[in-house]
Amino acid sequence: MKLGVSPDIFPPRSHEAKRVSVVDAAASVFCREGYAGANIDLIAAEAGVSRQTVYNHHGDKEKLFVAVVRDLTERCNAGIFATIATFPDQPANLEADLIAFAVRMNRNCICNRDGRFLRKLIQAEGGRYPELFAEWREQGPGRTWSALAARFARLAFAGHLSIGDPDVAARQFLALVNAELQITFMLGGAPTEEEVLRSATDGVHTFLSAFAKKKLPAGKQAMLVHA
Amino acid sequence: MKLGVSPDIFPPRSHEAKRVSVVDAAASVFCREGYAGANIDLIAAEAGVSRQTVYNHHGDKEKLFVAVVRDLTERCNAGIFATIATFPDQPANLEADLIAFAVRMNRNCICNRDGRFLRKLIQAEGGRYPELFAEWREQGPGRTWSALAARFARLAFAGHLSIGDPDVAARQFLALVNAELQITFMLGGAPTEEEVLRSATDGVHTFLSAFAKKKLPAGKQAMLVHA
DNA sequence: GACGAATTGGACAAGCCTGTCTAAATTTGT
DNA sequence: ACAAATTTAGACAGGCTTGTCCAATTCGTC
Repeated sequence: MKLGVSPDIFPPRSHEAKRVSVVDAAASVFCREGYAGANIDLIAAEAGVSRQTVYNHHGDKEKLFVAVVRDLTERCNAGIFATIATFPDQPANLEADLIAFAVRMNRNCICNRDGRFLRKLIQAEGGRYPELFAEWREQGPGRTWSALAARFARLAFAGHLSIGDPDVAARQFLALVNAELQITFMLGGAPTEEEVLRSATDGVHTFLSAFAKKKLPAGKQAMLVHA
Repeated sequence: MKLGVSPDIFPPRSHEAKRVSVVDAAASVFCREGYAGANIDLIAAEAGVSRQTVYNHHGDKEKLFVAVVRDLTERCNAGIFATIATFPDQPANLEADLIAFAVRMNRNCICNRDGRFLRKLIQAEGGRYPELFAEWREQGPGRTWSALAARFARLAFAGHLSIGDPDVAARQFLALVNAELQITFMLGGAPTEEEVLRSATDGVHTFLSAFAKKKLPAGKQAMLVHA
């Protein structure tokens, strides 16, 4: 029994592993307490590391904050694009496939630790670090929406949907799928798996009511674009 | 020329007017800097009041914060219910009336100063003051959604819409109408009047595509509830 | 105009936090 | 096993902030 009964047990870790521990703990503390309220001692304790190690790795509080944001941005974008890659381009059951996709999107990108943390940091400190979050803004939502819009456009082209503006449809899809999670998001909590499924189901249902290809009596469904 | 050329000019104000000035300035500073980063001296300066006056009126920083949240909650709820009262129960032009309602909702409740401030405070400090924001949660979104759902139910009953679950429809209406303002909200900014109108137009259009009463060839439109 | 209440500006102590420094202990690489 | 690099714990100065106190001034009201 080498280690005492300290509240958290930290097995020995490598140099790099400690760096990660510090960034993770910092993300948590920055989110919980805000930038100004975040305390380096607390971050160090939560990372299971001495305060000096935090300074050795990251220089000062602001550099640490930047490292945290870059880290979260990178991981979130990776998750988002990995998930968009699973978009149902050739749906067997359009509704079921879109619901499953929406659930994946929520679970892997929006409701997971990184997503919630990044959102909160942007909301809380976005005004003070415009240049830092400009990067996120361009690479994150901008590209996400474009990518998603392209997928919806393809679905429409293949005759599965009737869409006017794919960009609008993509944004509305995300909005609908999260419509019932707003309060949970607002308070920074993580919705249960069941809430996610419910919101996705309701959202996709409404989305398809609005954008499903109108079933025409005979063939001829090409020129159907609502003004 | 009594007053010097100080950057802001504060005409003499009454006791109560100063109290309001302090709460307003505090709301602004708490939102900009976060609770921990908010500085009483800065609040006093921004209110055009001495620091001692802040303490005289509100006791300490935490009590001031509570006063700010209560103030914002009250004003926001009042605005929301006043706006819901303008819901188009007997629409002349359903789409135009719903768009106008959505724009009012945004302008008077969601995008105005109070709405943006309250949202940011909830997001930033909600985790630390659960009991304080529980009040908001019950009186705000809970009642808003119920009230809005009731209005939509009435529209459906009157034959203007085909709605499965009015609560879901109400949440989805709000989500759709704000779908294109997400990024602006995230960064705490206020969207332009044009952006609000655009988002409302697109959102209502999709909402009606999903929920508009299906036009049936003959009369008989009573038993139309989708499973 | 005069009196009491409110306000002001400044000084002040106490506490907290950041960031630095050091010497000892530990880990890593060879 | 040995040397270099890293980590640790603690002390420490400097700065900032909260909240209090007080004397002088201004304001509201009669």
